[in-house]
Amino acid sequence: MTRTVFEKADVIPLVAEVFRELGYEGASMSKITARTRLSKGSLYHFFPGGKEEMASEILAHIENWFIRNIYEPLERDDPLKAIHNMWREVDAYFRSGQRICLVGAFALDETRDRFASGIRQYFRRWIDALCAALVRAGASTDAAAVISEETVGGIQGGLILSRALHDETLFERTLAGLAERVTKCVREDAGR
Amino acid sequence: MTRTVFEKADVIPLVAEVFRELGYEGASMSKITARTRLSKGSLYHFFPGGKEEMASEILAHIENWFIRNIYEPLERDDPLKAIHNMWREVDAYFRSGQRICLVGAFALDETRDRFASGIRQYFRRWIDALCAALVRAGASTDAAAVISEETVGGIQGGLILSRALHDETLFERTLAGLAERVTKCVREDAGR
DNA sequence: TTTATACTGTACTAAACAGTATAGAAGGAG
DNA sequence: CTCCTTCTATACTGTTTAGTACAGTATAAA
Repeated sequence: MTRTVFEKADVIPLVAEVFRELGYEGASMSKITARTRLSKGSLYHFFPGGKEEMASEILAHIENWFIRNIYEPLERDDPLKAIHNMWREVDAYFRSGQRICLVGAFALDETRDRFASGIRQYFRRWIDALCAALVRAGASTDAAAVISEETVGGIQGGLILSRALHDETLFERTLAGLAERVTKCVREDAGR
Repeated sequence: MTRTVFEKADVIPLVAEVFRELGYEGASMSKITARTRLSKGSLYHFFPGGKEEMASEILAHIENWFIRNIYEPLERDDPLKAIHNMWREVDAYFRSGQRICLVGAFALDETRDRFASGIRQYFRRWIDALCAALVRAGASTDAAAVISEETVGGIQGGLILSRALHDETLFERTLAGLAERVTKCVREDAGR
C-alpha cells in the first residue's frame, strides 16, 4: 500500500482551501479528511488542538504571506511600484475573485470572536501599510487614510459581489477601479 | 404554564438573526431553539423543510424588505431623493455596521450554491435599480453602471471591515464616502 | 360545549460529529 | 540488523446533530 508522507508546511494550504470553501463551521473533520485525503490520524498529529488550532495556524500562514508579499513591499519599496505590485499579487492570490478571503469570511460570523486579534491585525496592517505608502508617494495624510480604508474594503466587497453574481470579470474591474482612484489621489495631492 | 404563541411572520426575523450571528452551518437546530426560545416542534411546524426552508424563506423576506424600501423607491421616486433614502435605510438596516448582510455572508462559502438564484438576484437588482436611478438623475450610462457596482460592493466591504476592526464608525464613514462619490458622479455627468 | 385547527413541548432515532487510543509503516541513525 | 522518530490508518469513545412522532394545550368557530 502506498503511503503519502506530508509535512506540516504542505498540510496548511491544503486544509486552508477546505476552510475557504466551507467556512469554519462548515468544515467538519470528515469533510476535511475527505477533501485533503489526509487521515484523522495525520490531521491530529499536525494539529493536536483540532479545528481551532488548524484555523489559527492557517490565519497566521495567511498573514505571513501578506506581510511578505504585500505589506513589507508597501512599507519598504518604492511606493508606486509596491502599490502596483499589490494589485498584481492580490489579483493572483484571490484568483480574480474565484477564491475568497478567509479572514474576511471569518469576520462575518461568531468565528470572528475566536480569532479576533488575528483578524483585526490582518486588516489593520494592510490599511496602515497602504496608507503609509500613499503618504510616501505624496498623498495627504487625510486622503491616504480614507482611500486605503476604501481600497481594502472595496477588495472585500468585490470578492463578495463576484461570487454572488458568478461574474469572473467583476473582481478585476473592481481592482482596476480602485487602482485608478488611488493613482488619481496620489497625483492630485502630489501636485500641490 | 404560560404558552407563547407565534405566527410565521414573527418567527422569520427571529430565526434570521440567529443565521446572521452564526452563519448557515453554524446555526444548528439546538442553537436556534436556544436563542429564539422556540421549541423544535414549533420550528418544524413553521418550516417542515428544516434549515434549508428557513434560510430560503429568510432570504425571500430580506429581498422583499429591500424591494419595498430600497429598490422600488429607486425605480419609482425622484432619483436623488431615493438615493438619499437608500443611505438612510441601509445605515439603519445594518445598524451602522453592527449587523451583517446575510446574503453577502451566504455568498462566501458553499451555502452560495444552495441559494444561488436568490443571492444573485438580491445583488443584481440592487445594482440595477441604483444604476437606473443614477441614469435618471443625469449620470451617463457607463459611469452609472460602474459606480452602482462599486457602491453595492463598497457597502459589503464596509460591513466586513467594521466587524473585523471592531470599528463602529467605519461603516458610516464608508457610506458617507460612497454618497459623496455618487453625488459627484451625477453632478459631473449632468453638467455636460 | 363540542370540535377542529394551530401551535408547543418532549422523547426518540439514526447519522454525523470531535476527539482519543493505538497499532503499524517508512526512513534514518547507530 | 535494531532502535527511534515521524507520520498514517482505523477502530473506538461519548456527544451533538437533523429530523420524526406524537401527545398536549390554547383558541376560535359552530
